[in-house]
Amino acid sequence: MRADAERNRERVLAAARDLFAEQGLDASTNEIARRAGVGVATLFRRFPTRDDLVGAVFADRMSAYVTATDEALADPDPWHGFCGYIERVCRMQADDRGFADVLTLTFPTANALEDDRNRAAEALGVLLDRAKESGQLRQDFTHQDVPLILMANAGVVTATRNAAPDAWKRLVGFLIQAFAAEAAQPLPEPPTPRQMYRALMRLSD
Amino acid sequence: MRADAERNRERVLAAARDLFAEQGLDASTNEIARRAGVGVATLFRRFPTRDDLVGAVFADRMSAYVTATDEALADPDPWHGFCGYIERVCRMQADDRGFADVLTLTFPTANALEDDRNRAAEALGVLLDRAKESGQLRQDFTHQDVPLILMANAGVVTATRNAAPDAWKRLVGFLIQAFAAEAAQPLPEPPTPRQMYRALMRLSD
DNA sequence: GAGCAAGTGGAACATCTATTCCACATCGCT
DNA sequence: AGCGATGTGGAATAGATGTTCCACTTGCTC
Repeated sequence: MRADAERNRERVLAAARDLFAEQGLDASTNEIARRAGVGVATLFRRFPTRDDLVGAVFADRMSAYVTATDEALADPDPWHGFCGYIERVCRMQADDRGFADVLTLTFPTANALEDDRNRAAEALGVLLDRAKESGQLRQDFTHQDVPLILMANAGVVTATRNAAPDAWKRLVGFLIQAFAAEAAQPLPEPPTPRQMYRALMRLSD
Repeated sequence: MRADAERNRERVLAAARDLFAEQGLDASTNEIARRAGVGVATLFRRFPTRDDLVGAVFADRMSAYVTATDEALADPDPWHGFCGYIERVCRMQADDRGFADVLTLTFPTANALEDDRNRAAEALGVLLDRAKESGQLRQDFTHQDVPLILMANAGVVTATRNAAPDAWKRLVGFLIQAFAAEAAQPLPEPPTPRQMYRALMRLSD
């Protein structure tokens, strides 16, 4: 790849990163190209589809997301690790509107991100089991509750990011107290893994 | 108003109600007109701005929202009344995607709805005070937490309505357990009323 | 049943997208 | 320095959208 081409590629990525963070995943390609100081054609040759661009932009953030589970597992206190994980992931959504979209919407993201997502899911299982065994996380908490939290947090973050940027912390505060084993009362059934997968894909049934 | 005009007005309202419920507030006007079996001009003469249409469509649902606080107040058990209120309102969001938008977004709704919203806010204050006095609702629960719940629920409902239509019940289950006085641990500060107002208006600061 | 105000449909306009195309410019190897 | 592959910008296409316009139709009054 020619040096100038590589330079432009980076400029597009930087502009897309900024715009996705500000406006969410539906920032327009023309605007991204304009902000990057390149023509739209340049953008489209490097990233033939929107997914390619989204994938490239969020690749590092996605690996930070995966790393978050690892760091949570490194915490000697299972409950503290679990709470820290939830807070950290929700903060990532609050800090980047585009990333909030990526995390709650599988479909428009590049396949490259799928591997990361799956690895994170695996580590998460261990994190939850450990926190339950320690007796601090309620037994009926399931894997599917995590994307549920992310969807709820995304709703708050989307609505409040300008006017009340810390509002999400309050929601997360409430939720974490609800996840404590001592507070546990019977709950409605969680969605099935298949339902949650399809919800993330925005499919029916 | 001519009889046929009145008939068409009703048809537009019915079509808009259906489409808003299915697709949210951003259903297209052309599609609404098509579904109503009238020309777009007919729609625009009756409802010159989008707000007028939205206001007319959700007027009755909005009064049901106001009525919900009254019914909650009629419940002899303050805590049961409070929980019933939260569930009922979240269910209204789950049943009508457009209404979920209306409740968490002040701006695009007609001014006619503002009065209802304010009346509901007043009754809600009484409901919360009563539940706190009974010792069942945590003391640090504030007025602003209600729209926060609605925003979170809107996030879940939007993502899961097709694939896991009952997922919101699980979120609400968690939240209600967090609202119980006995579970109360210190929490981050709630947004201020002004912040929440501005968040609903999607303004900055 | 005649006349006209009121109402109508759909084409047209203005804007916004994502994406494609191509005449021209530039890079970097020789 | 020269030349071809590589890369470029921005105009153009194609498809949305909300909204306006206007020639035609209809309901209602007299």
